[in-house]
Amino acid sequence: MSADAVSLVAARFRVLAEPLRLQILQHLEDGESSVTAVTNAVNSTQPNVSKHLKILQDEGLVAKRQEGNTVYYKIADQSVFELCEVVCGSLKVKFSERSAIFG
Amino acid sequence: MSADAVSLVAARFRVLAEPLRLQILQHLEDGESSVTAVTNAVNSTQPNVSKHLKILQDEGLVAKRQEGNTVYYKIADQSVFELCEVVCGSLKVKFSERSAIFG
DNA sequence: TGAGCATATAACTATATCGTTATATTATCA
DNA sequence: TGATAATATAACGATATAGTTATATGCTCA
Repeated sequence: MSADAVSLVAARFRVLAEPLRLQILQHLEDGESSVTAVTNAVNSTQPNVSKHLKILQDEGLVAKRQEGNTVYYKIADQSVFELCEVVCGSLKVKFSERSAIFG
Repeated sequence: MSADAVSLVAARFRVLAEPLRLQILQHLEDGESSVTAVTNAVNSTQPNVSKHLKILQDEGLVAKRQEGNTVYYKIADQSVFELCEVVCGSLKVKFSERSAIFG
């Protein structure tokens, strides 16, 4: 993998490295949602959620659609959930190994 | 996924969100390597590489073994490469879509 | 034991980004 | 058209972390 590719991969991981963004993605997994609905679901503020949604959109992970004056966001890249599953599996092993150290 | 789980998953992504750490992992994919060898391979400084190796080890992604006064690190969790492949596939789609916008 | 090498750690600067507050933008509806 | 609602953006303070320089630690060998 070239240095440029490595940087882009790292950038993708960075976008996923924020708990609030993962929560937003998790909420959108249930289907399309307005900014207000996302804001309530993740218990944050509207400007903060808007900013994170923009970051997710720039990365191609979500897409938006406007209807009247409300904007609906949805998942645009299912690979996110595949990544989370792989990480969860790895963490499960990691912690069970460390737990085993203490018997 | 609980809020605690989300935080731990985000933390894993954060560890992978650094180009230099990805380069280090990529180098170690070829096999065990001393700190000096890693330092040369990724073209950084020894203290910087040591710090990143510690972060990777704390996350359970690499493991170390000491022999004399040199320390050898190796991959301890192959899931890293699976993650990179998924991301690469996703980025390939993302950029080819955006490229297609301009015909 | 003492010199020299490999690695780790400490202290510091610079930069990035999270969350907040205030405000701008855009659409609806009375 | 004017008020209100939904979303986006700007500016700011606070925190985290990457990289550097200097130094400490620990091992080997003469």
